[in-house]
Amino acid sequence: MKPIRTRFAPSPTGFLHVGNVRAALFPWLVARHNNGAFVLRIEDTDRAREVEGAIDVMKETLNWMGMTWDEGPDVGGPYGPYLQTERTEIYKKWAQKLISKGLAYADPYTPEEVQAFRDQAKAEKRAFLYRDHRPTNPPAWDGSQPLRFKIPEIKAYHWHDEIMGDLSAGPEALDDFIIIKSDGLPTYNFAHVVDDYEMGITHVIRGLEYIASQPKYLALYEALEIPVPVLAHAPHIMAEDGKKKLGKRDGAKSILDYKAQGFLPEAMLNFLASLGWNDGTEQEIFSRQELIDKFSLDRVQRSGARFDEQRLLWMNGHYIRELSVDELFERSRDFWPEAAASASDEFKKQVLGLIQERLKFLAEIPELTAFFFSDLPVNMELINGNKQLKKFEHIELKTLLEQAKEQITASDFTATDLTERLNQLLETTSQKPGVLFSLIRIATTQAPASPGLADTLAVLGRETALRRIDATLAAL
RNA sequence: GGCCUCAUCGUCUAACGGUCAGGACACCGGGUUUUCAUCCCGGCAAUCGGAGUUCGAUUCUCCGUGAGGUCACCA
Repeated sequence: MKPIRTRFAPSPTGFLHVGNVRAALFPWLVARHNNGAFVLRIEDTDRAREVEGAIDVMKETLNWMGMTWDEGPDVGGPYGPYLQTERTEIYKKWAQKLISKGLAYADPYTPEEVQAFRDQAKAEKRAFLYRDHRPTNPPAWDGSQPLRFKIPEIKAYHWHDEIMGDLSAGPEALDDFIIIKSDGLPTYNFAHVVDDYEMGITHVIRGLEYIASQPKYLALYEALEIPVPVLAHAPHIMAEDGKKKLGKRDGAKSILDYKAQGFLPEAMLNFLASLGWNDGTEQEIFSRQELIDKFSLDRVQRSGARFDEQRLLWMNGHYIRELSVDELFERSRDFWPEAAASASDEFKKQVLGLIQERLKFLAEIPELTAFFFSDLPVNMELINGNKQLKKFEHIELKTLLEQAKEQITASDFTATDLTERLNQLLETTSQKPGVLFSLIRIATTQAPASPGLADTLAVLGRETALRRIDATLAAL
């Protein structure tokens, strides 16, 4: 059996956003699921739109996601080159075949003339078809005019799509289209058909924006006498508000922005895969390997899915909680606040252990951990605004805090000893935890929220805890 | 506008023509010795509308409606 080969073929016009990466994910999963090859091909035939450095950013994105490619620029492979601008001879060869069969001709019109045809059709409320203006005696193609494919037979097409099912289109979908531009470079419409064949691509998996031109491609496959690969068109990811396709213009963020915010690639992978795909069970969390094992195109949704960042957040939190503290520490290296610069790795790991369960993305680390690394100014609002503590006079709170200080001073500062002493204090002061613990917690952290009291004190250490208690005492 | 496609809770989705239409996120309530969070329990919430086929339609057909895609010397 022929090995399965899929490809992701971006044009280097900018960063990769969520929709782009999802477009790469499905072919990648199909390749991995079938032990096939995943090819990265750069479609750089529009030199005007090319963005410097875009290829590197795309590679970085794919690498971060763990979506590795078997062939492509740099890594090479048996079907290179993988940059379309380096394949012009190949396109010329195939174009020549079309010319010799009488199925391609030089376009004698100027762009303005073609536009005039278009405007005229519009004014008459007709659909514009270039083939209505097909020149009877086109000049020989010298490479300076665009080369058009001449649709051999105007007919309806019926074909199968692995995701969308059986599709069809009427003859109106067929029109002569440019295959080689006047700058000598091929158009997408031509180049991808040639390249997919030359590169042995068995499954063309892409976004549904190409469905409308599929009949043209089908006609081209016939004219070129090459087999039609398996076709699969995936619906788009929609912007969070509205129902438009998610795109850069709608403010879609680069995947690397999510990386910078401390989203985990495994969460992003899981999230993107389950946006528009499920395995038919109630499973929500899929590891990379499970995704590879279970993915199939026939379970991909036919309608577009809204990008729901809440769900991404939830999933990312889930994956963060699954990490060991050591792993979490490794991944958190770039996210510490400045004040943590002098803290030891060991201390940071202890802190991470305490905040892990409330972390949704790594960029939250500074705000969640600030009080572990530096003394925050005493904020009486925390006490005065606390619904338990506001009922007390400051003098009462001061007495309570002094009693707490005694116990804390005497503790060996293990979490268990601290817990024991805190519980004793509950009895000796006959106070509710809501009062006593809130008071100590606020005094020692000066934060509106923090991890459990005993654990927090143990990590903070005696010196820091007492220093902060004294500061609050002085303010009461 | 022409052509193509899609349509289940707010969102992502499940459901051989026969289910009390299930799960997850979000939201609301309760519990786990303070707060935030985790975790557990509970709640709210959907088959776009109309015909037809059928003993029976979320599921099949048609018509509406809504939405998306596409009509480039862009991909």
